[in-house]
Amino acid sequence: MPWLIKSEPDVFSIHDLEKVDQEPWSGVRNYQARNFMWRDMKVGDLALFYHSNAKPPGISGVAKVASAPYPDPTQFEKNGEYFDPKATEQKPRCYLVDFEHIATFAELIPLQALKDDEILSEMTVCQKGSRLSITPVLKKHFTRALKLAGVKL
DNA sequence: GCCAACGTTGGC
DNA sequence: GCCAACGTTGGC
Repeated sequence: MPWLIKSEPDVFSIHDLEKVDQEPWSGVRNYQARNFMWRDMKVGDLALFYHSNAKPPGISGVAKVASAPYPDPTQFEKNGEYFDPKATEQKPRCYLVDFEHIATFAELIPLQALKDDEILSEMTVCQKGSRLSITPVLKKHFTRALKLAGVKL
């Protein structure tokens, strides 16, 4: 199943992903998003990489799920931002997967272009008030986005 | 910087 | 288990 993952480019952009081998997708606090990583993501799944809180926001590239889910180490870091006192090594509360870089679009597809597109405007990320940082994407939307970006995988 | 939308927390 | 208060996200 294809996905859409959001990241603030000031924090971690598609270019940052390009520079690293694999990136653990840590720090996701929303339960629904965690469950997607824990239950539903499979190694090899592709994801649209979305830049949020950017000027302009939009899809900047493609990433791939590069690991099976494993406990998010940041939940055990006592003084870390994502420390969860209720999590134990035996019973972690948060799982994550690694992502690897697949493609960087020559030009970002701005959110406005997604909204203007008959097909892509159905995507969750286009809905008003959509805050979920990981969402499933229909195959037809994924394909359409690649086409708009002029990317062939 | 504003604010609408949404998720989470905690008192009851 | 309800719901008001609060915090966060994220587009504009």
